[in-house]
Amino acid sequence: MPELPEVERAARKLRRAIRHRTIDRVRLLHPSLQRRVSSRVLRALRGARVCEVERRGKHQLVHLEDGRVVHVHFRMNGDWVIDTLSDPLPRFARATLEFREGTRVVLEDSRALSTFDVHPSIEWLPLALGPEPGDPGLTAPRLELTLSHRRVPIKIALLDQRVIAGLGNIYTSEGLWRAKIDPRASAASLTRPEISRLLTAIRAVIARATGGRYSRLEGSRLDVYDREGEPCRRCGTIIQRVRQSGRSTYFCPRCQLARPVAAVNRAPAKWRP
DNA sequence: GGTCGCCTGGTA
DNA sequence: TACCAGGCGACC
Repeated sequence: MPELPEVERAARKLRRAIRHRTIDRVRLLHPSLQRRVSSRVLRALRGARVCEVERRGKHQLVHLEDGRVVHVHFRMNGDWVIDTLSDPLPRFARATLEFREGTRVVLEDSRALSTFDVHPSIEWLPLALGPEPGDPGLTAPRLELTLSHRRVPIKIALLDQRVIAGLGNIYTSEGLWRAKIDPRASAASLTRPEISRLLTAIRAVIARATGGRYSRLEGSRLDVYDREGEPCRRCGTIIQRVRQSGRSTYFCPRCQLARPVAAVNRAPAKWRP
């Protein structure tokens, strides 16, 4: 469940469960996770106390009092299940963190694409994230500057966590629909008014998100994502799906007005302004 | 810049 | 049985 609102909700759940608690044991249950952390490093977590749980973009950081950091990224499907040692493990349990007080935190992830790492200190993980949608420092002029040298389609630029941290495939489609911008337009081609609209739209989309797991129920709250073949909620035109960098983008071909396409799909420019 | 691989499950 | 999937890093 991997975009910003979902990760924020998960991080809060984790924080409530483990802040100021002492780790008793951490187990990695899937080979892809076991490959990432040695059993020695894992064992050394025993007795460490959690001082804070922090979210940065879609990353979750568990800060330990001695400075070590447990870094978790859910990728496509991860979520936390908070239970106790006596509960049966969830079907897709990939890791467990057991605490002295009896609480157990389970990393549940059917696709097993989540990552789990332990770092000696926060300096060890340069995450290279841009501002988050809610960051007051993220203004239209600043976003314009960031996008001005990017020739990729705007949809692809928005997925780049260095541009805006926390956006994923669903909310980029939603934001572009709301701002009436063609997802195929070159990022650098967007005008200032378009960028202003886009920023407002992204903030609205994020604010509306519940942080709940993607489902039919959640899907019914979305305006374009996964609505190929259905009528646009603004103009009734049939929503289209295109592939961009191997991922589905949904948009309304009428109200997301066609704009000059990204440079990669266009004849080479003859001059540079 | 785009595509592939990681993994496994749900759905048409 | 095929295809699709909310991410991202490695690779061409």
